[in-house]
Amino acid sequence: MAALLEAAIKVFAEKGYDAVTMTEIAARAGAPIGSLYQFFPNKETLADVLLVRISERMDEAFREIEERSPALTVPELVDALLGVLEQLQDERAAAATLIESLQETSTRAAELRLSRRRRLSRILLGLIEGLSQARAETMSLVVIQLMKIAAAQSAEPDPTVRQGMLRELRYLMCLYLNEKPLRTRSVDTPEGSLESPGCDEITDTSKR
Amino acid sequence: MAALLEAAIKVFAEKGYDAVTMTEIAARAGAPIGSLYQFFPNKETLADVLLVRISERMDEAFREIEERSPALTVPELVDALLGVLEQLQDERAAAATLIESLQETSTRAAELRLSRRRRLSRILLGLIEGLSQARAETMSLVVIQLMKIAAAQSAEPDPTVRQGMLRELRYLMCLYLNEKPLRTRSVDTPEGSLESPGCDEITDTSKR
Amino acid sequence: MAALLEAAIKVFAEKGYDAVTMTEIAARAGAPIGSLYQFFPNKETLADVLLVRISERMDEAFREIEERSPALTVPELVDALLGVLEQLQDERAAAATLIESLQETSTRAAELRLSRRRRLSRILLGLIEGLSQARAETMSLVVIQLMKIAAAQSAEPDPTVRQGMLRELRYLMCLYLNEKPLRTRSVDTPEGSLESPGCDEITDTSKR
Amino acid sequence: MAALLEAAIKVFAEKGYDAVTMTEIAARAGAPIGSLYQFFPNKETLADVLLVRISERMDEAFREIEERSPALTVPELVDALLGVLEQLQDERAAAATLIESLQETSTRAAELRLSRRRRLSRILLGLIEGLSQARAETMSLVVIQLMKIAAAQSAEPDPTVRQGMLRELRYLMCLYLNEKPLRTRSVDTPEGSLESPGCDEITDTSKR
DNA sequence: TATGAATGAGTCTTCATTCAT
DNA sequence: CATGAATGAAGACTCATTCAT
Repeated sequence: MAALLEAAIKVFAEKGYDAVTMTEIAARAGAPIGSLYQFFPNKETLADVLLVRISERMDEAFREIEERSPALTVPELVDALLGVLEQLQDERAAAATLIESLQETSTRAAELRLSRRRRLSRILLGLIEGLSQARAETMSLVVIQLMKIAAAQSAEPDPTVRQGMLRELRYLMCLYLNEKPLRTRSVDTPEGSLESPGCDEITDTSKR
Repeated sequence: MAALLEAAIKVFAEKGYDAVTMTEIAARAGAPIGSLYQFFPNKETLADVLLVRISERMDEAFREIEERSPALTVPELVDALLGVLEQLQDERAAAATLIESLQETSTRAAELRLSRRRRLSRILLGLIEGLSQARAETMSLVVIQLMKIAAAQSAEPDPTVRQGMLRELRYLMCLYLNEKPLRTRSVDTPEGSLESPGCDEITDTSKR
Repeated sequence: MAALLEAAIKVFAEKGYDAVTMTEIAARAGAPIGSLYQFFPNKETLADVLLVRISERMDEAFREIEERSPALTVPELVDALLGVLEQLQDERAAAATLIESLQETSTRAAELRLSRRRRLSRILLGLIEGLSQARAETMSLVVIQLMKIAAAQSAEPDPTVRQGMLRELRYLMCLYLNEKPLRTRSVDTPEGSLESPGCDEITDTSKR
Repeated sequence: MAALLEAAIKVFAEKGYDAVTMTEIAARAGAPIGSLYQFFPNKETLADVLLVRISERMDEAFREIEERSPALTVPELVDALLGVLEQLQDERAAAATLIESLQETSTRAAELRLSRRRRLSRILLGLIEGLSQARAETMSLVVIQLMKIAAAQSAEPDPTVRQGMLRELRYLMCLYLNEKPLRTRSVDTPEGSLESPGCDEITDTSKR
């Protein structure tokens, strides 16, 4: 069954929910269709179970970051977050189509999505002094979206563009999560070249 | 035919490319299936024509902003950009699935996508002193992604969350596009409430 | 309307009854579909009218041969018959598909087919002494079939094969229509090479 | 699957390739449409597989005749050949439409068609002394066409005409394949009735 | 319980035919 | 009467799902 889920993630990530047949998923896992239907009564259920599974992995990844977060600088945190979706490329791509194609997702998946957001909120609250609970939650949503944008760059064929985007998004996230980053920055990059600045140059003083 | 295109945009925006049947599109437009095929030889062509049509609208919107851009402050520019996709809600949603599901889009659609990006690059080059061409292009891609995130919020059922996200994204874009915004900001919002700051408060000095 | 019929013959000959659309026929004739339906209420009727038209042409060709037949030698007659379908290539090909695809043809077409056969019977009765009416009719059917085989060779891509087949069929028809052809032949081609013999060598003595 | 193929042969023979629906073939075999597509991915493939299957049967029949051929007199050979297509009535009719409607047939089908022709060539070479290879091949093509004409007579509703045609074609083939048949004939049928002569009367001296 | 062949509802697409202009 | 856009029934084909073995 683990093999079935892994196969499903891969195939959904490659082709999208509708373009994938149940037969193909089973074949990819080296299992007969009958077995697939033994575990998942229909395609929609499979998708939902998959979504839960993926959400669990992501939640776990966020949990680990949350654990390490007290010791992380902003750029380290940003890198950790970007690393999550880089690690879970297929999962992210699969989740994207599934959410797109499933009208309603299970409660469990929604819970996990909320959990992820809460973890990020807590991390942000710990990171930024004086942040209100409400704003932290909103910021979490934004950060998650920025992570998705970054992850989606893996589809970009031109490596120069891809690298540029990733650096830029890293910078943007640092900027977003930093208190007074520009003050720091104006000091660190006074020449004003405005060339895709690295996070570290901007924020290495904001150690926590 | 206009009715067919509008119907197609709506239905694709609602359900996604694969989940929509040609019959449904025709029905939505109040037309028989034959009429749909009179104008578009197949589903893929319909999708591509639609994509071009949508791209043209967006390019036009960007063109207007580009025209007005020399007179705009950063927050005004941000509002203008966010307004584009708010105006073209369905179009944006439809374009999203279509790009996702069409393996290859027509040259025309690619050209328009590039045109849009170029316009935004020019706007940014005019806005930010000393910006290199390359960085402007990367920033354009990021800004476009941020616009998409904002537009996607229309799916958010909770109006409080939706409003919060929009304000936050507006803030993020201002932050991103502003020279020295934080210096200003540290002055304007010293109380450290850190409650979703408005763009204007941050940037009213950056008049151009 | 003549243009429509001619176009129909050509297109049916090229692609076959089912593969041809009414629109295509009209287009080929440079006429609007409406006009096509003005003359022929539906595709089947068109086919039937076409079949009648083709039959009339063939009957006319047979009539001419019948007229000249008293002065013809067997090989001359054979050449005349083979020339008919060579002349009416498209007509023959069209008629073939139409007969194949129409379950029932009109009385008129049947009449003309019968007329053709009767003409050929009369020719044979005049050619072969002592031939009974019944046998002449059977032979006519066979000759017509042989003519069709020869005509169908126009589809043969290899020119060597095509030429060889035509010569052979010409020989076979001569053989079939000749009284004592082999006696003659054994005289004319005593060397027994048995290489595709020409009709004339065999039969030039059977002048009538 | 055998049932599907048999049903397909029957239905194609009756109505022709284009006029037959896949649903109809399945129904005729008492199978659901899905089963038909389980074995044959599309209509064209079905047609081609059918053509190969039919060609194999015919080739087998020719092989048997080739085997027996050294012991056969000309009329016996003619009867054997005519018997083949009489046996494979539906097959022949189906093959006719299929070849007509399929633009390109598989290599296998072409090979079998060639094999059949080669067998017949070998038979003729053994039958007729001094026959060149090239002429034998041309004659084979003609004989095959004559066989088809005979087989097509099964569509003739009038039994008198049908019988007459068959006898006549049998005579024609004997005439064609016989050395000196006419000499014999002029002896055997001096009464000049010229009533559809039997083969045997003509050729009983040509024992091999 | 495991398997994968069998099933048929549902999709895209075509094209003969109609009829408003 | 002439036109050709509009119509929708019908056909090829797919694939989620079932169930006999």
